Amino acid sequence: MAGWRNVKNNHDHYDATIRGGALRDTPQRRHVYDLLLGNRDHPTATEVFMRAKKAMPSISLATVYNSLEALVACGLVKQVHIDREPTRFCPNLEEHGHFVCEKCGRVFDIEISQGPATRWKLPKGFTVTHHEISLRGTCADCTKNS
Amino acid sequence: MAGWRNVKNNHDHYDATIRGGALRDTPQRRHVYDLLLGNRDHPTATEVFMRAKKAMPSISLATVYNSLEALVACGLVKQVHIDREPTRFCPNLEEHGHFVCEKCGRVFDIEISQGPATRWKLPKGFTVTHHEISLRGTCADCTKNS
DNA sequence: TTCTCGTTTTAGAATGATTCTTGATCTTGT
DNA sequence: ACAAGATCAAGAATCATTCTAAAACGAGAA
Repeated sequence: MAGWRNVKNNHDHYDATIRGGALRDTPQRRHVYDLLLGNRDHPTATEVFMRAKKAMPSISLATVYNSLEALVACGLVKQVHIDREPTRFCPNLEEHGHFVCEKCGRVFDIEISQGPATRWKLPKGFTVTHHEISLRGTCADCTKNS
Repeated sequence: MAGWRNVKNNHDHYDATIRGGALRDTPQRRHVYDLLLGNRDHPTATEVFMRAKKAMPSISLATVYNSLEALVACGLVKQVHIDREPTRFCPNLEEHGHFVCEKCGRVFDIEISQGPATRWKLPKGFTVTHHEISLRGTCADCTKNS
């Protein structure tokens, strides 16, 4: 996948960042982070929980929420919001948008072609700190099979 | 505000559209629609409910939800999603994005400068049916007063 | 007009994601 | 090892939204 540092570097980044945020490196957090890196399909907290239990049966949903919150707080993971659906989590730190296929429900990362400055006509005096772009439609696979 | 047909025309549009969707023109629906047209500050369902009760004290929250759903279904009103905050409602049918001021909480309509085709680098075979763009930052007033 | 039937309204219960609370359990620094 | 603080787990609480069931309503037929 384009724009991705490799897994080893992601783990180094984890070590540095988790401590920079004054957070402990706990097994639960690392497990949650590894799951996100290992399957970059934008899971919800509940989906992360179900996957996490396979290798760590005692983990609780609350801990998954706490771990995800910690990872988001120190910038290792981003939240993805699509309408008011459950929040999804994405370890891709490059600037990008998201595309949801209305047929299969999969979420894809989408490259954004230009910088924020030229993209919108903001009134004078407005400053942007974050943006979120979400598209809906039909993915290539579902277009082909319909 | 730029890009707005006048209120009279919006009401004509209401008459035509509500029937085109095989929906009845009920006092509750018209009242909800009038509120949205009269104060275009992107209220949530609960905010619409509080305003609606002033002129129609017997209206229920469920009816406000139903009315908003009907207006959205026939295309008179659009939903606005900002993160996972409560859904907001917007009668501006022009293509536009939204800007939330993190200081004062107000939501502003934002012009989008280019057509969808050139804006994103979609993989081949992907087709977009809807998009939603939301920005966060500081508005002009709050930048000035800080 | 009156009847009829499908639509709408209403109040309250139910749902579901997320957050909060509380006590138990680890970690780190001394 | 000990104290202080962070984290974990289980369940309760919150809040937007949807669902349910029954009463009220409206447009068209008789």
